[in-house]
Amino acid sequence: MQRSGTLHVRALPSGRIRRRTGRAEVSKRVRIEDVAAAANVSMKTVSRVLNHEPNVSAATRTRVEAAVEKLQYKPNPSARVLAGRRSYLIAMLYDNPSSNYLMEVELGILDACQSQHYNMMLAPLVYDAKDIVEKVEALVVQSRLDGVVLTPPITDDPALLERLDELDVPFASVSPMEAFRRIGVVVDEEKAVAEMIVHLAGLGHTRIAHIKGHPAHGASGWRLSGYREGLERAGLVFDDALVVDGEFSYDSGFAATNALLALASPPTAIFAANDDMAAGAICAICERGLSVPRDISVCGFDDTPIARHIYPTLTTVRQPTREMGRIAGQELLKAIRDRGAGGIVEVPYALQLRRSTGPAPA
Amino acid sequence: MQRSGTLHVRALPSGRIRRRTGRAEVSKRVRIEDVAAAANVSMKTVSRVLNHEPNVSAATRTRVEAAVEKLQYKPNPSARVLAGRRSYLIAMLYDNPSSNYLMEVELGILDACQSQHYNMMLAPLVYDAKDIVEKVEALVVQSRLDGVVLTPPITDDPALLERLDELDVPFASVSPMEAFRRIGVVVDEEKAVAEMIVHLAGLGHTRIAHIKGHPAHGASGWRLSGYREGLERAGLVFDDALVVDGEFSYDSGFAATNALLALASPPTAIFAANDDMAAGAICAICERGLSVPRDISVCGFDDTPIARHIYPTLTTVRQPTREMGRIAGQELLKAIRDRGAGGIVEVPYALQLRRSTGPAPA
DNA sequence: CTGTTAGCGCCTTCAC
DNA sequence: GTGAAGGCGCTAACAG
Repeated sequence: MQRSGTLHVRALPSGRIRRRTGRAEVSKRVRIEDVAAAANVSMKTVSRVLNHEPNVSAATRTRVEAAVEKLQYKPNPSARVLAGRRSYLIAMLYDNPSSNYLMEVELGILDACQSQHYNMMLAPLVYDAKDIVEKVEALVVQSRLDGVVLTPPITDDPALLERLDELDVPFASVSPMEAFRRIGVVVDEEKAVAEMIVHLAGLGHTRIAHIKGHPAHGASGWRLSGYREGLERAGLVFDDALVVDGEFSYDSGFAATNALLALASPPTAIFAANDDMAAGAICAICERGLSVPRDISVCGFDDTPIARHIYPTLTTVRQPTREMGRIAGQELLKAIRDRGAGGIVEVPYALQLRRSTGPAPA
Repeated sequence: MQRSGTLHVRALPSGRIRRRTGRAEVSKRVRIEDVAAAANVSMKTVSRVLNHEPNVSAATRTRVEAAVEKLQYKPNPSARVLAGRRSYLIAMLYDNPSSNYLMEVELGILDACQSQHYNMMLAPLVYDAKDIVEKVEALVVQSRLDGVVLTPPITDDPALLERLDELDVPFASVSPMEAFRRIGVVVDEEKAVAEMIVHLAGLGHTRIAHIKGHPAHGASGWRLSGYREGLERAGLVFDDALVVDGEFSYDSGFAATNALLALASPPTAIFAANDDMAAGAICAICERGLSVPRDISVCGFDDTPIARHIYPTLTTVRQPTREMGRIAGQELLKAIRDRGAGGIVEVPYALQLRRSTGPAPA
């Protein structure tokens, strides 16, 4: 932590002094002024670089960035907020307080925030609540949010989006439904699922069941469509009896599978709309003394850690959750700086073929 | 080095509010100066009243309070932080970026912050890094942290703790080792494990193996001690061959179990030092065509979500992770307010008996 | 493309 | 007991 040029030794408010090898050193905090001196530019130029503003040549930009890195400089958030007109604060809105999915998205957003020295806060919401629009408005106003990231299913509430527009608060959505796509990230889940179904058909399965996701989530729809499309592409007929309700929870997957196994002619493969339900399915199958994948193949969606940790390891679809959070954050930050900037980014999925799927029984 | 995120709602004073009509209405912000004018005193006197400082006569005090009330004045937190000596910001230091454990602790700390108008940021660290002390110092200085919460294994680095003391930065630890207990929360893990082992012995098991945790974590030591103590209490002999290395990961549990199963006389029960390793153990056992718990019982520690989602569901020890985060936060905030306050709080554990353990085979 | 000059709203020091 | 001046560290608005 040093700078070329004059060394300002200033008393810290708290007067922090540390001793080492008998010598007293003052650990001073680095200010924008120090970075400016180190990079041989004005404070304002440093500020511009920090805020990703235009009108800085590439050369000076890299020079400033180097100085920032070298000095480990971090802007003082209070000073920024006080001097500027922004709060440098965004929030992630969600309604499921503890899933791995959210954690990954959160880390991705944080990642995006880091480079621009933005802060993020978590805003748990109950999606069912009828006053959700008021809740969000209060949050936005009181916390002076510069923008928000929406996660499913909060992405698809028309009234909320409208209010956000009225408040002139930019928002980015993670996996919004088609009708609500403005700024955010999406994955072609339908295509992914279709591919998975075709893969199962290729293994000889002809009776492939589907456990649907929570009806309020757009993803449930896409995954169902992908299932139908996959069947069609594989030349299999769609059978109503093989499609059962679920709600993305382990328990619902367990129950749905029991229903499926009670059928006169049960399926030889099950595609659950997410990994948690697939785990529940595997449990239900095992409890009946059947074996996965010898008797029944099971696959899920999301590639959560559980997919690698259950027995047998789960065939599933990976979506790059953290990356998605990062992109949502980036696009949001763009839009905050410049209303009109930011857009929809599509990221790739990847089939993870593991041990829970295999050839259809003879 | 670290991504930072403020994860708490700050109540900023109300300012510009945009109307839906499209008309922008600016409600001018009340400043301390306005209050001073209204009460016919100086700004400083208002400040004194606001901060409950001495040297204000009762008369002026009530006069100022009246003005504050009348004008609905709310101090600007940014200005306050900028000018003052406290930042109202703490950080949670950790080195494992995505486990459920951390998420829970995080939520608990946030809970504690909420009530005291404190903010929290996340600071991922690489524990192996030799410059961890410098990294933390830079973080503390640059982010003006009022205090930090340490999570394992960062709780047990003597050099770091010493530097934190030198910097006069209070810290609270979650599950620190005995030698480093000053402020924080702990669980009697040793006792919990001993109880679990006695339970297994009660099911008829005599050859009970243990997969150790990561050597850098204090928890590994406690769990090993608990294992020994449990054996002793149950009247079983300790057998070196039944204790194998692990490092808290699924893969290490898998590998360790394969080693155990290759033994001339393999165990009939395995106590893994955490749930991830227990899941790996179950996988290894199943892959050999053996059954849990019929052939071998398995139990873990932590009660992560995976414990309820694998087949068979896992017997494990629950520690109240979120509550622990909350307490660590509370104790830290006490210490920030008053050096010398705050202490070690012990919280209870609970055995979760599920399907992965059963009677020893005949 | 880059720099200069004023504050942002509050707290601190040090006078009175 | 009270007050005046001077920052805290940064960005907005305007210069060049």
